[in-house]
Amino acid sequence: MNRADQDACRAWQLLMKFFFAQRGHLPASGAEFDLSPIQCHVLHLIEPGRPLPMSRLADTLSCDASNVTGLVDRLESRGLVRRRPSPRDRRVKVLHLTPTGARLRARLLRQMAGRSLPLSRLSLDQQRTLVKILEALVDEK
Amino acid sequence: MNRADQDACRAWQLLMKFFFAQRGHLPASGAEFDLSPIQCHVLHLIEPGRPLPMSRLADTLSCDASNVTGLVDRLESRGLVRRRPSPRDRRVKVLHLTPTGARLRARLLRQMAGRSLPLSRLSLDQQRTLVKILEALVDEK
DNA sequence: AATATATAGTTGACTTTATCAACTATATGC
DNA sequence: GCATATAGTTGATAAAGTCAACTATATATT
Repeated sequence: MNRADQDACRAWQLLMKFFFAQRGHLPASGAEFDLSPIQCHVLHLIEPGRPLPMSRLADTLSCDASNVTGLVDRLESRGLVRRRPSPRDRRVKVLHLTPTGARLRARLLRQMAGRSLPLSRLSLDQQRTLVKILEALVDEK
Repeated sequence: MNRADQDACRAWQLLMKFFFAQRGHLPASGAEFDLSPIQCHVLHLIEPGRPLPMSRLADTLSCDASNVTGLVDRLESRGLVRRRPSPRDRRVKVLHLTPTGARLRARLLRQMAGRSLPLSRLSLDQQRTLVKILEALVDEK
């Protein structure tokens, strides 16, 4: 294994660790919101006023479409999210937050950004560098 | 929400995105090894010659001990891992890799390093910075 | 236009992941 | 010795995840 591979390996291992460590912090907020880590993430991905097709969600989560059906079922039954048929393509259903969902999402974000988050260990500089690197990685625009 | 919170939020969102994107690459290898993402991670955490108490595993994964029982059951039934009573404390069971498990782990690491292509988008400098920042995040060392 | 093919989402059967409460066995503190 | 804490298992249960089969729309080809 060459040097670059080692870095890649290491980064992956650290990400996994981060993910699970982060998960450990969620229950503290989760007790309040009663959301699983994945539900948090889904809520996070649906930005207010920016409806998200279910297929895109499956894509982002790298999971089967039928799994998304279940995830959305549970969120919808709690009144956080709603499905709407797309006017452009009637096969597509887009997800949008209900007012309750948007409120919960906002509270959730505040919590996550708050001191329960290990991210606060980083300096502002580091946080910005991290964001830049991750943006390059995820190839967002 | 202030500026620092926004950065933290953004970083978190990107980390989660990256994590799931990365996870999407696993099944490709998983098809070969038939390991779930979590099983991969557990195998990753048990370093050869460095037996791991089950309680520490539960700790690292931030999950209930009974969950670890199941995870280890499945890995053990496939001959990748074995439980051994600790000589110091007879309540404790330490996990160690079987030769098969060690071999699989090595192949897995090679695969993951090869497949985590997005990392190759980064310069070597950026890769190292990322590793450093992630280390600070998970508070290793 | 008619037919073929591809895509979005759901359903049903099934496995894995995860939690909680209750239990066994061992350690540790007084 | 007795109380209390800790490590791990078991059983019940729910959520997360996959796959194959299905419905309904879209799009592409002839």
